[in-house]
Amino acid sequence: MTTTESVRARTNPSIETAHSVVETGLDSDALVTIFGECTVDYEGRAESTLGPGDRHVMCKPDGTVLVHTDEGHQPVNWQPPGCTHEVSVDDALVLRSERSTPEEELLVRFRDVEHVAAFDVTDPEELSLSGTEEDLRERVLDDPELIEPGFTPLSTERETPAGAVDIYGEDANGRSVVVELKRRRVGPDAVGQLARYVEALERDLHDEAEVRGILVAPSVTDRARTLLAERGLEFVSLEP
Amino acid sequence: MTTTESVRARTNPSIETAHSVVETGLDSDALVTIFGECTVDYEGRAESTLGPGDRHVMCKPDGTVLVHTDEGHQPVNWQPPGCTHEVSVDDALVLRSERSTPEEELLVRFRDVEHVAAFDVTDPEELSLSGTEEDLRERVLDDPELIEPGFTPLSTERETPAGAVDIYGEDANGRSVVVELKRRRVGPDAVGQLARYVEALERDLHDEAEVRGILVAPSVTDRARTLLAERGLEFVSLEP
DNA sequence: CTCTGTATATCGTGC
DNA sequence: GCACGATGTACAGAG
Repeated sequence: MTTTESVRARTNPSIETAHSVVETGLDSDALVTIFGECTVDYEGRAESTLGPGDRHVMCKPDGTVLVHTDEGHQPVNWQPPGCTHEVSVDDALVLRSERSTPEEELLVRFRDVEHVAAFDVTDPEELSLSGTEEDLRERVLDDPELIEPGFTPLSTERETPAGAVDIYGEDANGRSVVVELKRRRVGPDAVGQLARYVEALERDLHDEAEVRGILVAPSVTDRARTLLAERGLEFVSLEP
Repeated sequence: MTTTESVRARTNPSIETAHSVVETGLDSDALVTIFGECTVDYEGRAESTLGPGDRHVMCKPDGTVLVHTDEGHQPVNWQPPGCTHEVSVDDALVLRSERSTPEEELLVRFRDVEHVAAFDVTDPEELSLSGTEEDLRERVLDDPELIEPGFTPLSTERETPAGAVDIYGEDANGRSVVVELKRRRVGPDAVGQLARYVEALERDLHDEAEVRGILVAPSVTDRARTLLAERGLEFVSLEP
């Protein structure tokens, strides 16, 4: 195995060998993984400590660090993209990752490294995702009758003092309509959002007629339905 | 290397060898990683496809799958805990992960496996985290004067028709107070949340005097400050 | 299961 | 940089 290979890996390496693989990997913008017994300390937006245990640590060339245990989607500790890594050896293999704004530091100490690897990554592809809120918006703009007969979209992302409205338009009677789209079942927060937009737009337009607010989502919770009714807002069921 | 080792790894394995390591690993509740050129297809709450490229795939014994590229904190594709994995070979190494409620499927096809590993994980430790909203609440309960002189907490998680209030109490004049805590700078959503609680509690109490609503956070955005003023709500600055 | 709210949320976009 | 909203958000707690 040479450094020109796209993968450099060692099982049960010495701390020094592990250090070499990690350092070389970080320098060459490889994706580096370390598995072994470690402790983890974090200080920044919050603070945390994690006692000794086996974890899988991934360092990405963009400065991301992820510490994974055997459970859960979420890493037990991490550092976001843009951090600077630093690896050193004392009685353990030490990985330190820092950033500023906000000031944050992650410190991983490996007593024992069971596996280390550096991967050269070539990934030219972008994820193609559908079924998002934007897809839902395009569908409504293609066929405004999905909202109600006579509905006419006038603009998307219309700016109000309360933020940008998903779809702004008019109904069959020429009344202003604010449409808020959600790709999944919504709770009270979405009602609050729609209410803010309607309120802001009524002020903005100095309109005599009230502005209608329509929440478009697959479904709503009971509490959200009550809030909609209280505020005179409407609901249209639409799957993404 | 034998199966009693805590790590089983192969660099540039054949598809068949990779299949063996992955299958054995999944069967023995190991944490399994695969690195190589693959495509990824997802169908469930949304749909996605990802063309060929080098990615790092992790399968956890709890049924989690994570597909990572060389960038970002977030996996490009994933499957949450509780999924069932299935690995097979045709012209590629195929990993399929499924779950129900909601019905979701992830399919990863490796044309070429550059590295595969199975790790036995022993992790007895729990993360100790501080600086959360709960810590902030305990600090306020220990020293209610942090809110204002004369404030007396009466209960936490008090239930209202709009949900549970962080801290419910009385001010020096015996007026009811709703406190909403946030560990970081807040925007309009938090104001809406507090407003809902205040409104619900006023109804609940049939109180003649208005209920005060106090947002406690390190800081607020301009828009949130405006909304607070419009609704007659208050703000107290407090770091977590 | 659903509902609700928190998160070291992350991420993208616009200003 | 900050602000704001979407996310296949994940996750925990309560009902």
